[in-house]
Amino acid sequence: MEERYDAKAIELRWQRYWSDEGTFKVAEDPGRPKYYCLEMFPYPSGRIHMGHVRNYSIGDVVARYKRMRGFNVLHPMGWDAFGLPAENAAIKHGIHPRQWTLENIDFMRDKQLKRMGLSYDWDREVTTCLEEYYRWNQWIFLKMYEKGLAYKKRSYVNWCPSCNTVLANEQVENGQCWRCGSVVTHKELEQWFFRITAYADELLEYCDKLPGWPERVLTMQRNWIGRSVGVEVDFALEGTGEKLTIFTTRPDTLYGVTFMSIAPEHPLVEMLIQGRPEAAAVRSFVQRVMRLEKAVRTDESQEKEGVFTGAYAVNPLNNEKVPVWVGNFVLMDYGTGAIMSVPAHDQRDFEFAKKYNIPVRVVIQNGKNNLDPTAMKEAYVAEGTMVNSGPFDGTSNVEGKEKVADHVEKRKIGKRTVNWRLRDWGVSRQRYWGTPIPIIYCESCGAVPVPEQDLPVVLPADVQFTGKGMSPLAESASFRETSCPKCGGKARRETDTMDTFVDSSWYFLRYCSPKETKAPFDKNAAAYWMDVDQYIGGIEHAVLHLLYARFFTKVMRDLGLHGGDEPFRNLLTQGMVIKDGAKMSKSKGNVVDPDFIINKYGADTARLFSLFASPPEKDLEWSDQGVDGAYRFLHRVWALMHRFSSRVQGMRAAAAEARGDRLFRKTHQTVKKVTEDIERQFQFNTAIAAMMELVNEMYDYTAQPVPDEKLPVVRAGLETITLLLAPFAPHFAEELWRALGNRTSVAHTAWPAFDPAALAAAEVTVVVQVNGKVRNKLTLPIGMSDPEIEAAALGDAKVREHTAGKTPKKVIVVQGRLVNVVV
RNA sequence: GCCGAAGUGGUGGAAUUGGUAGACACGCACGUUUGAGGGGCGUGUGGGGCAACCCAUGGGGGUUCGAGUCCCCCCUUCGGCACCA
Repeated sequence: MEERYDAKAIELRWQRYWSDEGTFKVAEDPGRPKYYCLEMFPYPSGRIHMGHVRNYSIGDVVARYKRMRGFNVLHPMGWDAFGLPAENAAIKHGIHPRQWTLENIDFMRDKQLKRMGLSYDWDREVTTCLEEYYRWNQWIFLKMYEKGLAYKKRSYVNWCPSCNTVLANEQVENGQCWRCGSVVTHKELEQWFFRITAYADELLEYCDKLPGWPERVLTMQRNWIGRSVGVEVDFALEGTGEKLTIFTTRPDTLYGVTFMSIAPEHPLVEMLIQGRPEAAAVRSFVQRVMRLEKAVRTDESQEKEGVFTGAYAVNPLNNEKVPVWVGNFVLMDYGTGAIMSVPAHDQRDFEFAKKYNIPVRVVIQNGKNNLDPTAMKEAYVAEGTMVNSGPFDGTSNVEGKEKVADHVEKRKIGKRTVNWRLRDWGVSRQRYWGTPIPIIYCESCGAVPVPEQDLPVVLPADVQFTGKGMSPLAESASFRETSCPKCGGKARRETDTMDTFVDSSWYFLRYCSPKETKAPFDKNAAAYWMDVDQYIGGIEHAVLHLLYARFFTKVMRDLGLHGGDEPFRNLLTQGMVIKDGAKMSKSKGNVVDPDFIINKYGADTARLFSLFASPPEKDLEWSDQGVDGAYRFLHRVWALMHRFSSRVQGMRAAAAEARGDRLFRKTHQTVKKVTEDIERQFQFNTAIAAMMELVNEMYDYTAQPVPDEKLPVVRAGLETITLLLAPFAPHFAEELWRALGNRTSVAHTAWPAFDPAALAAAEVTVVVQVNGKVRNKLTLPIGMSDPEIEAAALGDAKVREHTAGKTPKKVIVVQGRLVNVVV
């Protein structure tokens, strides 16, 4: 063994060994328990960043640990390779997106990820921009089209003016594009959608069946899906044959309706105002509201405004005439685009009514029965008793909700219904670098799916990237012009591509059988490997990718492709890497380049630090000095091994006969602690701390010359620290394992077990308290009875001093911990 | 506003069921090795006090022999959702 720890040489050597030996290749093996460990695959931007280092270090510890515990571990890696940056690079540098992407992948794989020593089965690499992958996006699209789960509709969609494309609702954050931060506008376009709303119920229900997910992610998903239970009620529109259907969650306040509000886009607006004196004012109001950017319009601080249409609706419960207003706050795409307004019991309606002098009518009275519409300063939204509500007077409003709903259904003037906040997933993108949507438009047959045998619809290579006008696909005549698969007539291809989130919605299934050519994945392979036992990635995907992947898993189940309901059994959302109080970013200039750290210290140090500095789910504050600390620790272990390796080579490690030896005890305590910390929510930071304690103890133990008879204990300590370090600093551990005289890889060596009998010391420190304050510490032999311990405490000089002769009222003895004397 | 998470030394962070607050590491100080620097090794390190002791886990109450941990109120920070009828 070398005297000096040369990380670079060691790491390259072991990386080659693992690759040559196929150490991490896996295949289905029904005889062994499987474990599927997955980290979110990266976008091949060109370089990995510290967030990747952290993410993949965490995942690799899990994978290596489970492997040592005897699991058949699937640990794959791939590339989320479609997306805008490639296309932007093409515009800027004139390099084709495909070339740019594939070169980035080669660099990131060979020069970066492989240098981290991650235990991937690289034979399963999946790259989403290759035909062999995206053809299955198209295939799935067609299956979904057949089932009505993919459909095209004209609607208002989110438009990012800088990315020049449509965005899904999930991709708009605070009115801004999730990728570039531009303010999102809205546009009316005909676009393809996936009917995720068909799964709203199940997606919500299963939030309660994912105990391995962080609560905050589930909460975000529940919020996003947004289930709301209520009643739809039809109001007749006076003087027309038409009716206005509204949705409400408060049927108990139906008798308090004093006006109606409808969305500016509501299809009935024009009919309502036709020929009325109000028509011009309403039209100008509608136009003004609709011109606003979506972000501005939906900003809550936006003043609530409205205009009276001149028309009246009739409340079906009390036959009262109420005015119909157009309100700028009513959303066309939620509920029915029309609402009943009850100023007395809804704050927004209250403010609106005050502004426009609309009457307020109390229909829910508080306990004191003193609500007075003329004196009210705000709406009363709490529970109470129904009043002014005809036959329902005197009913509690909670009960009233159900009774009025029953009444409405019985009279057939409405029905109970559920509304969702979740909208269908808009998947059309007006960009080149994505999966072409496999649809052909024929002048006589309309939209025709590309026949399965014609897949894939391949992205043409001969296109221009100008950054101007339409997407390169739309401008490519050779791509666009085709013939109808049905009638053979002249036809054109759909030139939109799919949202890249489609690619990442099922890649975890592809890893199960990445070379499969007849289907997206092999059913049996998926049956063996799925679900993903542990998924690890950033919190930023809490609703985006993680919701889409759940949806796709259910769709694919219903297509009969596999049997699972949910893709990810356990989810770990790791925190961000922070430096100087902010997320690392180029614009802030606080980026630390992983290559620099790996070159200077080695991958094992980079891994160790990123695991030690904080628990995985919390943010990690980068510290250059902290990295030094991790490096120093590895040096200390190395030096210790170097000092003893020749003396302990080939020797058997100490076993039961060494019980009672303090280093042997610490060794076994450390095995216990590290194992428990990994098993208990991956607390790698405390696991590493425990290993450091063991090493400190070994230094202390070997400070004096070690006699030969103690060498087996030292050997046990060295062997243990090597095995415990193996998942964390794998190259380093392999090297130590060799130095101990082994010839096999440590990667498949069994994780150490601890000897329970070796854990206990002969003596314990017992804290002695008087009235709850620590006054002394006693070292007592283990196994004393309570009265014996009590006697020892009462006899203690310090205790006597503090009890000052008084008789103890009570003495509490906690075995192995403390004695509290109460006076 | 609603929902969620979190507030512990100079710093990152530890503290199974309520039972020695501050493990481990960084930083700092001193010592040692060295011609020096760097590095290594060792010792110390929450605050106050010569000490006995006292004070300390965002703040204030409470329960308990005993509270970072449990209960109530409040403050702050971060994240998500937010005109959803």
